[in-house]
Amino acid sequence: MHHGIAIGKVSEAAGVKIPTIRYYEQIGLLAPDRTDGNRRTYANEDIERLTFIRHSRELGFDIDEIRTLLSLQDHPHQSCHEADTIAKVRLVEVKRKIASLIALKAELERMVEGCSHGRVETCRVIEILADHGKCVFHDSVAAA
Amino acid sequence: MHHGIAIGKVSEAAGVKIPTIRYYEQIGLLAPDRTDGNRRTYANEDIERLTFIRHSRELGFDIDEIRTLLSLQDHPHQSCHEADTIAKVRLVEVKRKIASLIALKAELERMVEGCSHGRVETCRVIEILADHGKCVFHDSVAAA
DNA sequence: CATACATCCTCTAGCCACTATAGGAGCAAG
DNA sequence: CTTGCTCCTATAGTGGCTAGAGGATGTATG
Repeated sequence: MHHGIAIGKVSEAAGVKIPTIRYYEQIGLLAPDRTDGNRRTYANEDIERLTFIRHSRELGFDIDEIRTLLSLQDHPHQSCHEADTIAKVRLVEVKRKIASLIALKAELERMVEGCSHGRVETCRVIEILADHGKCVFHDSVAAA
Repeated sequence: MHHGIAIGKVSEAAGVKIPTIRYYEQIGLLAPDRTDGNRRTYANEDIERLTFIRHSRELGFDIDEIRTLLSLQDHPHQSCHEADTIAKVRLVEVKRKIASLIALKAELERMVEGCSHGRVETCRVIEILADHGKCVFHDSVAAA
């Protein structure tokens, strides 16, 4: 009876698309059983695992980081120092990215506001893209 | 004499790597001449063009958008309406991305601050990743 | 029991914007 | 003439999936 859960249900429950689940299996994040008819069957823990993965991806962790985080989760008696470090590194990246995007936003606003909606030859958008010196964004980000 | 500029010099001048320049040529953004010995030769306009491309990429425009922007630049008597629109769309994207990253930053800070630096079993980082309900980020971004 | 239809399987190729590697040719200086 | 640098082409790889072909399996109904 207890065949486990089919991939479609798991997909729905965890919010991860079917081909993505198969991809995660392929790269070794998951190892479901099979039925006699060669169909994948999952347990509830697999849904939790996939939710963990999805959540981590949403937070911007890459697959290698997730691999580490999963193996930490699998061995809960270890020190959580490594998980902490991974999160901290990610936090620094995110802060940098925010700073960069804010500069970028300013530049785009300058472009759009400066545009007089005339011809390309006098367009501030094109002008700023062409002339490096007129760009604020480049310097502020190159420095970061 | 006037052989034009070699790819290495162009690369340095425009701040675009050599294989990337060749890639841009392959996808039709650039069309250099060749010497007798089959080497690419560039003019100063090509350096400007590559700088334009690099700058646009730094601002997050994709290749298709850049293709459009370049063709606008090549025909300066057209209306700049399209360039304006492309920049505006990009600006909206950037604003959304900033909002999302700020939520993400808050979540990572909550994870890192909550971590008591003990065992994985009591680690707030792992806990939040595993338990969707404890996450602030997901809702705030799903709503956006 | 047959049939229709949904769901699943594997395998391969494609996406974006590059980047890396192999294996060779051109060219300028000593 | 040889050393060593720059350049050439062509192919494959990167990350994280996504799409499609072509076929097998499972289930609900007639």
